[in-house]
Amino acid sequence: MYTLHFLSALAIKGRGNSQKPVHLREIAEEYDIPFKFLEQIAILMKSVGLVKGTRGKTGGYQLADPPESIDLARIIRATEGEILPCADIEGGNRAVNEILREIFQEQREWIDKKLATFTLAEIAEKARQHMEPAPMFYL
Amino acid sequence: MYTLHFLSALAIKGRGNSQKPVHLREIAEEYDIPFKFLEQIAILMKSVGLVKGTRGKTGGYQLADPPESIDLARIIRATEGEILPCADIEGGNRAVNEILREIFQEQREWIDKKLATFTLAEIAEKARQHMEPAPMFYL
DNA sequence: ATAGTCCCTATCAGTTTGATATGTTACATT
DNA sequence: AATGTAACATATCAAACTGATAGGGACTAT
Repeated sequence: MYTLHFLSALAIKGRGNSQKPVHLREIAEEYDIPFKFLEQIAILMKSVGLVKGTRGKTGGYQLADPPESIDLARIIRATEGEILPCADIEGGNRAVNEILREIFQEQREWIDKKLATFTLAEIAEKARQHMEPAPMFYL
Repeated sequence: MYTLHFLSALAIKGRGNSQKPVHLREIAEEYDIPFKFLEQIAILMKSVGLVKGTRGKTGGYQLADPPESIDLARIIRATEGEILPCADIEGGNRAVNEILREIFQEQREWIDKKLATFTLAEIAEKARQHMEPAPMFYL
């Protein structure tokens, strides 16, 4: 799943008031992802409304919304659909089917809430701290 | 994923002090699962130690442990491996990789704990209530 | 006009998953 | 001991998904 890396890259690079779109080639190089592959991911992310693209020479991609408002649950839902396998089955025992559906639905909602507590902004923030190590002479 | 249905069937049928193995043919019929397919699932479940089989005329399958001790987390781990996709990527940005690994690890542990609160015994209990509707003249 | 970017579609190889088929091994009953 | 019945094992297949590659079209700042 390169999706998260792509979105993280946009969140990290698109900080502050810059607002300038980021080139895919730039990300592809820094993240060592095949360019043409990354393009697919970008298009997919655009189709689900998580990013927006600008064409032309000064074009590129940027997040469609502020990174604080994009959480893990939303991303994962957009890319993988549901998180737990749906335990629903054609045929199967009716009663068991219903019970499992109930249980899994409840679990999914729980997981969703938990995943929603993490946003792209936090990921970007942590990654920045990681990349720019604190000065040695902090004092 | 028929696995859960299979295990639920064993939990429902193997109640009380019976201890008798359940025939796969019986489950296949009641749950409308292709018999030979169900056999594969049973063998797989045996290989991960969740059920045990008895051969011969009076043979069949039964849970390897009491249903109260078999929880959803254990089952899902045995059948699907990890729940969330591992966000780790060959290449990719080092910092982002590490951050994502941390976050996903934490989330996985959380989900695991949540899933571990549900056992086969509870599923079986609920399914039984569902199958044997309460008498109309309860009063 | 042109270079550089996003955008679209098709294709391919590997993996997984639902599903089928053919057999071999062990046990209980007769 | 022979037989039937069940678990056990292995191979194979088709559809779906995923990582990956390729060829071209559309748009925009310069």
